[in-house]
Amino acid sequence: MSQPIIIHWFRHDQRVSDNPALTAAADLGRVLPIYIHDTIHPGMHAMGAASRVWLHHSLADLSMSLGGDLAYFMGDPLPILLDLCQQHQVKTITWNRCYAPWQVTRDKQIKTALSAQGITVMSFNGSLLWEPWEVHKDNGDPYRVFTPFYRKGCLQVAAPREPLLAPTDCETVSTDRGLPLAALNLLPSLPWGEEIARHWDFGEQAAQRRLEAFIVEGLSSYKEGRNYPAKPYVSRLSPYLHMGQISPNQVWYMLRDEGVDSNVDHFCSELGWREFSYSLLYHNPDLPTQNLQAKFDAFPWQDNPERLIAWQQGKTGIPMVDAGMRELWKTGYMHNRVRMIVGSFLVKNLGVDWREGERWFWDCLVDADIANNSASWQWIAGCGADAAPYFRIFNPVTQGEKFDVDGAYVRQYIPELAHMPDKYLFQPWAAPRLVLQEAGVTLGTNYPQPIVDLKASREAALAAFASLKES
DNA sequence: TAGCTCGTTGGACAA
DNA sequence: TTTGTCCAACGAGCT
Repeated sequence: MSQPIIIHWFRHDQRVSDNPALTAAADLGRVLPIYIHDTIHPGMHAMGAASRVWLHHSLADLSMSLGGDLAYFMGDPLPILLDLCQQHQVKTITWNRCYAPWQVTRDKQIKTALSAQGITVMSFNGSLLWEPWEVHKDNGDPYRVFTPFYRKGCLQVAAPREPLLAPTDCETVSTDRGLPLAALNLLPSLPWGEEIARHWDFGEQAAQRRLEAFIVEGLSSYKEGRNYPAKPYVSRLSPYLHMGQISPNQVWYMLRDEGVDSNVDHFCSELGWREFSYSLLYHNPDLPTQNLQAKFDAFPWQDNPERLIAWQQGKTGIPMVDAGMRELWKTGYMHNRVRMIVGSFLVKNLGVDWREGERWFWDCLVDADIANNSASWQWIAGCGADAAPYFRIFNPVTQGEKFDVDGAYVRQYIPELAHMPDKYLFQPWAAPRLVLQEAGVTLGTNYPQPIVDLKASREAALAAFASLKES
């Protein structure tokens, strides 16, 4: 008698190696690999446009590594799963857990409904180093400060699971009930999607190559170098981690094999921040929409669509901010320090609600991740856990002078400022007329005047934050 | 249990 | 030019 068919439902685990649920499926029988584009449950956090581009290419790659047997579906997962189980006499489904609140609710319902039909679901941890419910204070409460969360809650409790090799004896089968990949309609009609795709290599092998390249060119300078957006000292692994082309466990152990020094420790603590975000989300399902600190509900945000649009389009007239926003639009990615600079600018200098920034990032980032994105926006706005103090307002001029010393980053994304001398590159409005003329810059014509005065808006923000304290 | 120290990412200003 | 101090307040963890 032939082996039973086990469905493995790929979600944020789009890889063959270190995939606990896929390995379990392969151990039990022949594997029917599927992907379901859920169009019913995500609500306002339906995947953004850049993530969909990433997903499309990632699925195409995954399908190849499964011998073309990956089957695509679209719609409501439960009836799709029930139909497949009936069609192929399937009694077991495996998946790796997802942690967005809507996914947690959905998966629970699906598990219950399938179990009522005599179908067993086996779920695994394939995307976090520590399960969010396993990390807590001695009294059982969740941590709200990163350092004790990571040092005591994570590091002192258990080492992360060691990564698994790809299953050697994984026999896959196909179904004729799936859709072609193109039918999922993930790619935008705009050429923008192709532009984004040009900046990345997709798939599991590409993720491994990215990690290896980072180890060679970035790791030994990571701790300091990670602050310089024009330098190759950051890993750029975030989109691969998000969609699961690589697991944090694989990254963790690959880096530690290099020998633990302060650079490796620092990078691992960044993985720790990812875990912290997931812990916050797990314990606060409203994190993407509600201020973690309720006193911020009274904050006097400005409703100013023109300013928001200028920020989104990289036309604020503040070079460091515009460079970041244009990097995002062009590549689907933004260097982490620049994310903090543009975030601080939107929230504190423009006075716009952090949720507007969260939404824009959600749509434009190839690594858009519900936990990281909402936790980080709350952090920069000051309303989150372990948040930046209200008086910590990034000055985009100073930040540029410190971290884009030779101006390479700004000049890359704002070619109209390419000939500005370093002295005025980060504040062209302060340049003498002759300097602007020689650089070919006419403010208000080929580069905007600043939409806000940095000093005055900083003081207004401090006053607004102080008003919270009194109320 | 009380008291103490510390906390991812900064800026402005005075000396 | 560089360095020290202040800008809050509070949770976590240590002694």
